[in-house]
This record gives sequence, structure tokens and C-alpha cells, in this order.
Amino acid sequence: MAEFLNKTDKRTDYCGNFTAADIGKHICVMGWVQRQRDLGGLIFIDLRDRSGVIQLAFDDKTEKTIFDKAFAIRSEYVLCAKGEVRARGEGAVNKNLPTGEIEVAVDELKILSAAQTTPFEINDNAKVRDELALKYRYLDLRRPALQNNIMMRHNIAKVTRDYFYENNFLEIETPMMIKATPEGARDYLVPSRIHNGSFYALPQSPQIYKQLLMLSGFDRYIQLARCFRDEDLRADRQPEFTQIDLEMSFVDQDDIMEMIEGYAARLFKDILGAEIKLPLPRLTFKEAMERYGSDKPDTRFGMEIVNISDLVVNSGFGVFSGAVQDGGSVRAIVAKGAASTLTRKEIDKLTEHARGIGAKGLAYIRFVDETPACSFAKFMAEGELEAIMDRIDCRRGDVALIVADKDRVTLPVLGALRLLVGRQLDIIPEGYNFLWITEFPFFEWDEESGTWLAMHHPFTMPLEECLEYIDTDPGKVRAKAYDLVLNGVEISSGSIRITDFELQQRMFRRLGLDDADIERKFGFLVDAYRYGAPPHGGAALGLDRLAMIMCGADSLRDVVAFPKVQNASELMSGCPAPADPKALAELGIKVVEIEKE
RNA sequence: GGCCUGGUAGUUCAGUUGGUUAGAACGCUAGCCUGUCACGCUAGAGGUCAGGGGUUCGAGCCCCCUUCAGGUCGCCA
Repeated sequence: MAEFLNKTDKRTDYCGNFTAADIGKHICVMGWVQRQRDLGGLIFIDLRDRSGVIQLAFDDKTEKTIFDKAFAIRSEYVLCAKGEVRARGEGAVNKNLPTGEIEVAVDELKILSAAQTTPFEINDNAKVRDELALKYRYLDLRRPALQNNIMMRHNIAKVTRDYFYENNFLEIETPMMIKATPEGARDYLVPSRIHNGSFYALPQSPQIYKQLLMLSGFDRYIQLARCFRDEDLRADRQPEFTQIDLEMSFVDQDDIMEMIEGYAARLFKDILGAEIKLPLPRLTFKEAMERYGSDKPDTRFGMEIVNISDLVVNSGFGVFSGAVQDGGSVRAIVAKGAASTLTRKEIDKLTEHARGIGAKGLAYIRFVDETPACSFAKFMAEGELEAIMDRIDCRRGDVALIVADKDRVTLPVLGALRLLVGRQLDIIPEGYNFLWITEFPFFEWDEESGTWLAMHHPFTMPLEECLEYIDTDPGKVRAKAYDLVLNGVEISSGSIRITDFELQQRMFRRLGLDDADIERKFGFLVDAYRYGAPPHGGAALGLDRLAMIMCGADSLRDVVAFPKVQNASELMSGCPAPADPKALAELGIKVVEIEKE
């Protein structure tokens, strides 16, 4: 039978906060039983709350009724315990525990709640399969590791607000029920009861609203904004997530980047005590792609991509020469000292992987013995292989991986292999490596539709020097867009917005939109820019991803209190779930079975 | 939508070439134990081998389908 708190039951402090300085004090603690140890005439209970654990002690001086109560206590019972803090005996000190020098000699004990045996042990050492842990997420969240992550996330949010508030940003809430955005990820839709057949969308980001806030004159805006995207999940992608969303007026690109750099440095200093050297390094998109095969390169290690097209353009190996003559390239990465790790079998696996992501094949040089084993040596003329190995610095003990294709294949494939091999060789050092990627292309040619698409979004400002190419050579137009990358993870994406009505019309038309399209898709936003728009731009940082990296977690699930799994359902509550037929009728929605192909 | 990996006691796992009664550790229950802290010792309970179908004299193991979970490609302006 559970007991109840009364007016005199006030917690003195969290369990983990007591120290030897408290010896002699009479205290009250509350929490969950981590473990009860019954030694016969002596019982110990580790009481846990979000701060840590403290040991409760019961012995022959303990009143009999209390001792008997302690005897029956099991793991995860919720207790209120009062008693005197005392030093543990010589030799009984637990050096592994912050509270290991002390214990509470209990003289009053309430069982606030009994607990059934949990489906798994509440313990960081006990591995539990995700499926089960997520079904009982409220229990999994009792584990110290997860508690610490969630608390660190809180601290990140706090420092974030502190920093931006101090810099005159206003926190303004934007709506969660909005008009569907015409492009980008799939929207989550919310049906309207009053307007049957019409739908709200949940925001993929507050993009349009924050731009309008600049037009309204709020000048500096920030919001920790919940965002929703109906796309497939990944370890670093949840269907709902939180962005640190910000926008600034009367600034250009460098001002915003500087503001964000200051934030990054402050955050890592305050939370982790890490010094981030400013200004952060910058790479253009083009350079990042050519050196790392990625627009979010992990620059904690080298293994950069080397272009060998000019050496093989006339070689007897058709795969190489053909690729270059067709306008593509032949490029390589070299894994230094990897010859013993990257066996023939491992290279075959890498080849399979490369094929899986679009390469036609993978050539290699594996230099382990006197003569290098090379998959294409027999096609090489005198001196050609030597020239290649010299260019890419492939020495005894190294393995070179070579891809020949269009740039849009060679670069990303080598970029992916670089990461894979880097992890396999375990050569990626610890630490925090920030990097800006700038000068993104504005347009992206879409093979499928045969049109130019906006790579970022259509309100992104082109670089002034590129304006002349908008109609003549769209591929050359670069944008005032900047991504912040941390350890190979894109943690922020931002841009300066177009505030000139005429220029915006020009960009829309280049994207193949006619006046009717523009009006239908962006009508109110375009109109807004007719009435006086300050130059402005902003960015959005992924709070979840930041927290993930700062916690050293491998998955967003470890920093989101109630995450969703791969099929976008939540295992604990069982959502999404079928709706009540009455509710559907009111919404004018009829559920039809969609045939699977 | 594609590909890969996995599902065996409450939990984490082992399970040989397809062969008798499916094991271990932890947890749980009971008993003993005054300095434990992953307490110790003794005993015990606990199994739809994810579900369905097939091959076989015989299936946890082989085959097919389904399902759940993880990773990944597509997708994510």
C-alpha cells in the first residue's frame, strides 16, 4: 500500500548533491531504488534521481518496522527517506561514486510507490534491443546516460537563448498550422473540419514566416522551432525535429556567419569547455566537392581526392580514357598504410558499395609486395602507372581506389568511400571540426524534368558577380548560401534572401514558373516584398544534431525524449493510429485502401 | 520502393553436419548472511525458438511468405 507525502516531507536536495560536508545533517531525499542489497542484519539501498545516487543504510540501530520495510523493497520502488548523513566506515568508502564517502542512516521511510519488475534492467551497462527500450521509453529514460543527454540538451537550449537574447534577438513563435509549401519535402497534412477537403500543413521550417517578420521590422528573430518532414528516417533524421531558426536584417552573409560562429564558440565553451578557434575555416562548394566529394566533408582526416584525368586521357584503358573524353574525370583516393587492412576481399566489398551508389566499378592499386597489385595494370603503357602512383603518392603499403565517370559520380562515390575507409582504418581523430561551405550553386539541373531547380530555395540571393549569368549560363550562378558542417554533419544551413522584387521575378522565371505559377505558389510572399524590404538573411541550426554530436551519441534517438522509429511510428504510444470514424466523417474524409503494386 | 543485418527464457546471448529432455550469464522468487555498492552462498521458477507455410523419418538450424526492429540507397528545395 502506497504511502503519501505530508506537509513535513520536503526534499532537502537531490540525491547526488550531498557530500562529506553534509555529515551530521538530518536530510530528506526522494527517488527510485536503483538496487537493494540485503546482507542479513544490514540492508543498503541505492536511491537514484536525475542527479545521481546516494546510499541509504539500515542496521541494528534502525527501528524494526523501518528495517522490515526496507527488507521488502525492490528495484524501482519510489521512496521518501529521512535520516542523518554519516560518514561510511573505514574501508567502506566507494571511490567510484561521487557520494561514496557518505550514507544516510534512515530513521523515517515512506514507500511512495511500489514497482513491478521492469521488462529490462534500468542500467547503462545492460544492452536492450531498441524495439523494447522504445516501447518502454519512460523506463529507458531513467538510465543515467539518457538522463544526462536530455539534461545536456536543455543546457544547449538555454545557452542558445542566452546568446541570442544577449544579441538582441527576439523569440517569436510562428504557426504550426500553415499553408502547404509547394516544393521540398513532403508535408504532414492536417485536415480542416470547417473546410472539408482542405488541409493545413505542418511546417517543414518557419522559412516564410521568419522572412515576413523581417519585413515587419523585427530585425533579429530566433525561435527553437519544431519542424516536420514526411520523409524516410535515418540515424540523423527524425520526422519531427527542432531547429534553432534565426533571421537578421540589415546584414550581409559575413555578418550572419560571424554571429553564428560566436554562438558555436560560446556553446562549445559553456557546455563542453571546448575552445573553438575563430574565424572558422571556409571552403567553397566546388572545392569541397573536388577535395572531399561531399558538401559536408569530414575534415578531421585527409585522404583527399586527387584528379588524374590528364594522366589517363589517352591511356589504353578505355574505362579511364573514355570517361575523360566524355567530359567526366578519373579521380583517386589513397589510403596510406592500408594494404594489410584493405585485403582483396575488402576491396571487393568497397567495389560493391561503390556500385550500389552509382559507380560502374572501382579500380584499385594495392601496393603490398615488390610490385603493386593493380586491377588495370595490363592496360597501362610504359610509365603510365608510375606517373599515376607518383601523382597520388601511392607508396609501398598503400591502397589507391580509383573511379572513372562523370564528375557527379566520381566525386560523391569517392567521397563516400573516403568516409567508409576512414572509419574502417580508424584514422578519424576525436574533436570538433567546424567548417563553412559557401558559394553553393543556385541552380541544379534536373535530368528527370529537364529543368533548372533551385538547389537551396528560390528566395536565395545570388552572388552579385553571378547576376549576369542567370539567363545565359545558369549553371555558373552561385548563391549567398552557407552551410555549417561539424565533423561531417550538416548542422546549419542558411542564406541571404532576395529582397528585390524584379530579381525575384527573374529567378522564378528562370526556374520555369510563369506569372500564374508564381501567384499560386508564392503570391502573398512576393507581394510582401513590394512594400519595403530590408536586406536580410538567416540560418537554421539543427538542435538535435548538435545535441547528438555534443553528447557523443550515434543516433538522434539518444537526444530526443520520445523519438520515432524507422517507419515513423512511435512504439510507446503506437502512433500513428486509425482515426475514429466519427471524427473522419466530420472531416469529410473517407479512408480508401490503396492497392500495393 | 530497393539492398543488407537481426528476432531463441523477463533481459543479453550461445546453440556443432538437421538428431535424445534447447543452455549460460544477468534479472526474478525463496532461504542464509552486519559493511555491501555488479555483495556473496544455496535452491527454485521461467521457452508459441517472431508468425505462417514447406522440405524431411526428424527443423531453433534448410526453403518460401508475412511481420517487427536496425542500417543504408532512393528521398530529405
